[in-house]
Amino acid sequence: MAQRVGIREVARQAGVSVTTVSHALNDRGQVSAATREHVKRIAVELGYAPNRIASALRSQRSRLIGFVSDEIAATPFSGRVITGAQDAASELGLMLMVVDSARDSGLEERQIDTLLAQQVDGVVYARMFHQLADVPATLGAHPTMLVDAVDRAGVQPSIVPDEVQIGRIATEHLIEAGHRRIAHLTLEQQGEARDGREAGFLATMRECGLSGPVIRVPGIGDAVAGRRAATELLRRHPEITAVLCFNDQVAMGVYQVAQAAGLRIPQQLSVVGVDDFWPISEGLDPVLTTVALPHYAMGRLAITRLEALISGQPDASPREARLACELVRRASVASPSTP
Amino acid sequence: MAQRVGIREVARQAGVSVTTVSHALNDRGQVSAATREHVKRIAVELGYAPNRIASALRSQRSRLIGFVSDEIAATPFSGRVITGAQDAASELGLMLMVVDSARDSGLEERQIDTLLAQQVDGVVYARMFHQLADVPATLGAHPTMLVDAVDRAGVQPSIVPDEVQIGRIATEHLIEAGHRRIAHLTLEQQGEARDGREAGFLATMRECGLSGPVIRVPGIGDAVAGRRAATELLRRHPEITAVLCFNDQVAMGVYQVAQAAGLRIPQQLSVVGVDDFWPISEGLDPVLTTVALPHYAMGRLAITRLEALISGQPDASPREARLACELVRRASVASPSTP
DNA sequence: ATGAAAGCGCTAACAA
DNA sequence: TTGTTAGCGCTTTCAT
Repeated sequence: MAQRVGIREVARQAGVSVTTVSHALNDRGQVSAATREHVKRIAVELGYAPNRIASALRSQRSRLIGFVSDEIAATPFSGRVITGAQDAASELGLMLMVVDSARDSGLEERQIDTLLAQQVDGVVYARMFHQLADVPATLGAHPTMLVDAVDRAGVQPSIVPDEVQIGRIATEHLIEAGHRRIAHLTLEQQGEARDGREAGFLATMRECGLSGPVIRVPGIGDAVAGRRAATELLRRHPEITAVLCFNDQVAMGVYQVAQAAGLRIPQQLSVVGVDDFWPISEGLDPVLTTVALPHYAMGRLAITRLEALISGQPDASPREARLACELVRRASVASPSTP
Repeated sequence: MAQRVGIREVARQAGVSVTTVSHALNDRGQVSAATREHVKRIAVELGYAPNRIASALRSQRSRLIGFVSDEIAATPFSGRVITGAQDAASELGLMLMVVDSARDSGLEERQIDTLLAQQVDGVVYARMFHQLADVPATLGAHPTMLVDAVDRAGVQPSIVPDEVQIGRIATEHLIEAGHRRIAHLTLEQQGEARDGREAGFLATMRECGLSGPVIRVPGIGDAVAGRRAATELLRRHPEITAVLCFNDQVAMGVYQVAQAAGLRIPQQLSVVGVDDFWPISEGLDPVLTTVALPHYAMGRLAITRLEALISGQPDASPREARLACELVRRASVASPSTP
């Protein structure tokens, strides 16, 4: 079922030509204020909504943006990126076409081709975990914006969280609370997120004249890793009073081991996570202090910058934009008990 | 940047008319096999991809489906619905336009209007939590399919999980493991999910000649509710050996209270969740036995049925389809220890 | 300030 | 079997 009323009908009812209707409605051309208002009123009365497909075909501007993701769903973290992108898009009169490749790069190429066949004006290329990415060649000269990924070739603009700053603010928070013996629980597997957070931790500790162990465990950043790291920590560094975890899931593992060992959080062990993945950060008891990733902001900025790129405006952000993250103070950090 | 090569170019290179190219590529009309192959080869060589916007305008069929959600992101549960829809769509040569209203029904109406202006062929109207829904009037006569919601007016077709069956299989599993004193931990706030799961629990217990308490707590189904329910359970029904939780987050709360009380799972208390929300179900220790919701299947079926509806084929499913759910056996259920 | 007319790239009657 | 032609609903020169 297509649109009922078209531009011709509006023109007829308003007693003007379709040209005038088009100009009036798009605030273009030379139309007297009176005519403009009149046309707009008629259009509203008739419930006229322009057929976007027709206008896209004619104007060679679909106002469609492709959103290419490797995992929208499998991981719950990404949703806010899409929400941010969607909000910005709707403010700019754009529509998102979201596509999820489930990590299959062959499928991803086909999806991008489909998107291009739909005449999208540009593409957001989003990854779930901060990484160096190879942008598919088929994206070629189309306006593109990477999110949570940096173009290995150094060509396409990108938006990522400031991982080093994450490590810094978390560590600073622990130090300000009075901790001196702090450990960082993280992954063996290197990556932008791991490397940055660890660098932020180490730099901040050093600048405060402190040092603390970094426990690296194999596997992905889940509760299992957290349990493994916490177990090792308790065995090798029982003097530690606070831990900065790679993410909230690792923190969940720490809670489990701490509780089993009779260690009370935060009285005997302060814990900070990263992600602010609420089913966990707000589900843990006590609720978890953590650094929130700027998912929503990244989504918004991606669309804003992409639109600028498409319409040839200058880009206000640096090509590789790093977004600052915020500490969410909850109940898992306290001053260390005096020994 | 639009498509480089158009149908005219293919026609020229193949030495035929655009009509023949169109027919050959779409396997329509009367074209000799030889010509068809020849045209297809040329098209591939030139990397031709039809401009979907032009073909949509002409054929009055955009092959676009609107996906209207109240929360893609805020809750992580929904992603698999979209993935399922996307997979089915791609198999049928359709594209999804996903939109998230963040529970703002005014915004939702505007989003639907935008979708209709984009000439979507149909709309999937998905809710995050199984509910009775009022379908926006603006959807009117457009092909529509509800997901995780049933049309209050009884008009539009829908797809929901079989909540009663969820309660049944979970309870049966506990009974088969040897439990007799089983409680159901759920919400005060009524709703399709709560009511159905509870009904399934009660019916199954009754049919086995058993009865068990239902603990209802205020608030939403999160870990806080789980802690509250578990605390109450321990106080009022210490004889219970197994609990069926409203969802995985409630189960997380039960784990916390059990561990604090020195109750071992599953040796002293068996726990079953609902959702199979993996950061929790696989993050808990021991890993949680739970009933997986058919998110992916619902997404797929929504698109399949919608396409049938759009193209006027008969619908194989009942108007209000209920999808069966599966028990995921992990480590939180054991036989009750003999007293 | 307004309107006539020419397409955007494709599909589908209708002709040949 | 293949080609000619007329649009789909809108935007955009270019006249008036």
